[in-house]
Amino acid sequence: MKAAAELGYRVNHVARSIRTGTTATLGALVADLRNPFFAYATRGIADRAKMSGYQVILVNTDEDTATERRGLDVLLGKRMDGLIIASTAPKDVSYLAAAQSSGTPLVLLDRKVPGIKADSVVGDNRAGAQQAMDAFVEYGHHRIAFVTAAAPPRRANSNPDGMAGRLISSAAERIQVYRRTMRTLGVTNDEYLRFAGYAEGSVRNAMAELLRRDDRPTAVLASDSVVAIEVMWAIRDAGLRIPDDISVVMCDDVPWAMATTPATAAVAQPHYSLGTCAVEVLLRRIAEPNAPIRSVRMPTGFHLRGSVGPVPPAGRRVRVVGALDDPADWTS
Amino acid sequence: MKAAAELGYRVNHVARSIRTGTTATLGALVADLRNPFFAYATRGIADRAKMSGYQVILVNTDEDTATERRGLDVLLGKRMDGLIIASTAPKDVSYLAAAQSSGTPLVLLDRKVPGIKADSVVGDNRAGAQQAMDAFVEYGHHRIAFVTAAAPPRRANSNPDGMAGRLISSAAERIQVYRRTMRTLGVTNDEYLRFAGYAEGSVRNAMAELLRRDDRPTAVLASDSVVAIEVMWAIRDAGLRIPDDISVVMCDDVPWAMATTPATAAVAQPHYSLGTCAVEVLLRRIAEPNAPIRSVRMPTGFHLRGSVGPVPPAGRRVRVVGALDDPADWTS
DNA sequence: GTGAAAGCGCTAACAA
DNA sequence: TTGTTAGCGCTTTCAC
Repeated sequence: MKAAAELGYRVNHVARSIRTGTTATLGALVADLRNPFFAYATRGIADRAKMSGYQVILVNTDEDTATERRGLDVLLGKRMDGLIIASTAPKDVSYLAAAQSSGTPLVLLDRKVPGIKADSVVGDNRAGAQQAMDAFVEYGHHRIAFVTAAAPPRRANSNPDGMAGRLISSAAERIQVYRRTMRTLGVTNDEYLRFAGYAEGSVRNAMAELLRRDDRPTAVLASDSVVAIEVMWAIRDAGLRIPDDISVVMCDDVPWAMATTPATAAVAQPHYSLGTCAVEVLLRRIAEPNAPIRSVRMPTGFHLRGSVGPVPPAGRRVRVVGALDDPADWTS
Repeated sequence: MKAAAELGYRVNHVARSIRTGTTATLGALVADLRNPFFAYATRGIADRAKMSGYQVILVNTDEDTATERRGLDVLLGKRMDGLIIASTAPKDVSYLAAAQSSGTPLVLLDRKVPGIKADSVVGDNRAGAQQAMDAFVEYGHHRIAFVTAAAPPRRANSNPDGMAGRLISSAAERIQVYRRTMRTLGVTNDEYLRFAGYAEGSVRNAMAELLRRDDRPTAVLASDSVVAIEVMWAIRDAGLRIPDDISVVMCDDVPWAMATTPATAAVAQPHYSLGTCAVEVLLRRIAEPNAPIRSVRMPTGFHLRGSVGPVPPAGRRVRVVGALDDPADWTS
């Protein structure tokens, strides 16, 4: 024993794993760690996992189904004890079903996948989006834009409400609420709804285009904090002011919301707790593989802040201010 | 073969690992994924690792030496092929040395550790901080504050320039530049230098205190983007405006810098590339364990934006504006 | 070329 | 209680 310590012996956990069939490691597949939502969720996953003696292998999927599929494959090969997936909206979900039937427990995070019967932990996106829309309506807004980085769903036109196409479930829920509210305001043609896609600058361009319209929106809901950055950038570039010219709310409350002047209103998702909860559900599933499926929907909040104001008086035109802030500066 | 495919056979990578002695997995120890700097660096690590067939296990240390030590232990037990560490500034570095002598290659990220001979990949913090300070000076600022979340180093007073105490190297370099520049401006007593610590709200309190002074700073350099948020929050709470009342630069350029009005000037560190480069250095070390030690210092940039302006006219007093933005709102 | 066998470091079952 | 042994799934070696 003492000799072992002197020799710097250290149990080989790999060898233990092969014997016990358990690796004490969980796999986490998320879209992009650079999005604070996933950074916080992943932090929650890692913290809760560590608390129970597990480590976490991280895979970024970049909203790409093929990458997700390959990542899943690798993690199954490495014999993770369980998997947490914020899945893209795959056309063919068979690989998820295959992963499940391979015996590795799997929890869906933030996004449910139609056709996959698995535990899931998501935020209450409908309630959150509704609160944001309600706030806009209370302040008298009618021309409300919704901007998301998601790609437009197939069959969007033929199926205006149920966005069953290939939209991620959390995005679909927000859009559903947005459309329903807009309909009560008499806007039925999605003229302020933008699916910008993930290409660089596409959100900013979409927003800039909206702001050039004569009947430009007086309020905008950004589908996440990354989208909000480009939205607000476009607003500044257009020489408009928040909230005097346009009100802003983003889905997902992040620290920098308090760094802006005025502070930026946000729908608060429990991003961190989503992660910790997903691990708890996963651990329970590992312990009891045959327990009934659990679908957790965590409550969201809404923080009304200075970026939401009353509708500006009609007829106000765009001011162009001298801007030091050259877009070309923003690389790295 | 065909039967294997039908049975859903999948190579057991754990078993392979025990035989080959290689896990195709790297360990990454970083302070906190919620800090965009580490989120981007980790994303870089994961991307570059995947490119060469490696996965990444992530450990958050929260700037705590004991946590870092334990995390390192676990990762060594799991037989990582290599380790990337953004180390805290430990008093006793023996566990890092022990890890090295255990034969697992180790690369230091962002922070060198005195007494540890290992490959390292860091940003040129001196040059970056110098550019920020130069910009302030060009705009005529004299009362320049530096705010960091780091805890004050031991022997700070007795050793004003060489911050060898327990300061993280990247922080020490920035402070060194700050002090040197302040000395050229005739300020030698650190009256605008604040080590706020990591407690919640401590940065904001420190900044608020600075702003209450009669000779309050006309410019402030934030040591990272997380600190900058609290700094700007305090500025807004004090009813001051950027850059009319006070100029702001943060170390680390993050996307939300473009969401503020005006846009926030920043020292751009190659956070993502720091991660990819660390992996490359690590892979090379794995391939050639006895190659000479490599110390990579990556160039930084400086983006001058609207948050930097000329010194405000003397005698201007604090305006208190009504603030919807209740700090109590900011939880989650 | 194809096939059998040894062994990586550990744990669990069994024997003393 | 303490000590011995078989075997997890793979790769590598060695024999055929």
